[in-house]
Amino acid sequence: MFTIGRNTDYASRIVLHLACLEPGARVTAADIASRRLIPSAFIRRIVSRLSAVGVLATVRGSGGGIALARPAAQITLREVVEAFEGPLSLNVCVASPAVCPLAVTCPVQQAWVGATQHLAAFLTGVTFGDLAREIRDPQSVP
Amino acid sequence: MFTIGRNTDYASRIVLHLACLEPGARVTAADIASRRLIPSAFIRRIVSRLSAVGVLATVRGSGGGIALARPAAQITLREVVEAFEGPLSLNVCVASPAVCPLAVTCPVQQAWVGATQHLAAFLTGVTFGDLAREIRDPQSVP
DNA sequence: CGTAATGTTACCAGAATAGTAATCTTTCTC
DNA sequence: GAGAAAGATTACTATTCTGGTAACATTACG
Repeated sequence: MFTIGRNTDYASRIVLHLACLEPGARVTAADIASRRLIPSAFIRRIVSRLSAVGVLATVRGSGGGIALARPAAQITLREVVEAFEGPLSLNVCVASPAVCPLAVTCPVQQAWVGATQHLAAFLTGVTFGDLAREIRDPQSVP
Repeated sequence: MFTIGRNTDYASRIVLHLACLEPGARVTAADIASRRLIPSAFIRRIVSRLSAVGVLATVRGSGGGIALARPAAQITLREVVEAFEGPLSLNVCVASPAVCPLAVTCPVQQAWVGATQHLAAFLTGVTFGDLAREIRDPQSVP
């Protein structure tokens, strides 16, 4: 079973949480941590990374907090995943074909490239605008 | 970057190698190991697992070796992957929703289920018959 | 029986993962 | 300006996973 890491999972919860609030709403990381069951000492790094990548906008200091850097509809699940997992690549030979001496003419490598592209396309098609809408209006996605 | 493990990669090389031979051909694991650059002390476990799963048929003893248990066209890449990675599940909450207390109504979980299904469908559509044909006749797949 | 082959198990070193903790920096409020 | 609130950064740890090695057991042919 090869899966995304906990970081990525937590990150998507954070973005989803913000996507469900009023546009531009700002809350503290600690608040999200408690509501979304994320270890509070952990969320720091996650938020920091998401802001470095341009998904979140943070404000330091008293009264500060975090908000989406863009409308939720413009944030894709793929972006969040790649912020923590790196560029999508289902096999090492996809990201760096040089590591496999057989790769040049290897049809399995081609298959992995195709699978990676399919997955990437799917994740690009999922925005947090969509996901937030599902919560507000569950029957919209049968 | 979340990728398949080396086991899975090696396994696909083994199956591909056999798929390129005459149907029913039997060769030794050590032979494949040397030709396909797989650590020879490693290939035992891989072959063993592939035969337990019904992809390979092995014959012990002197003069023995390994062969495909079925025609290559009936062996999918998904089968080989799942033999080593377990059931496809891009997030833990896909395989076991119980681990996430939020999962019941979590739209991100739904997204992961969808992504997993897409990937599974793609990998099911890739057979080693196809892959072997690409080697013999490279221009068949532009 | 000896040899050639797979099957199985145990083991190990290094890396990754999940999580904790401490400290630094910024900025608001009083 | 002091203090507190908040994010930023870094270091650390314990556990698990991974890739790989090695040894031994089992099977079967001749």
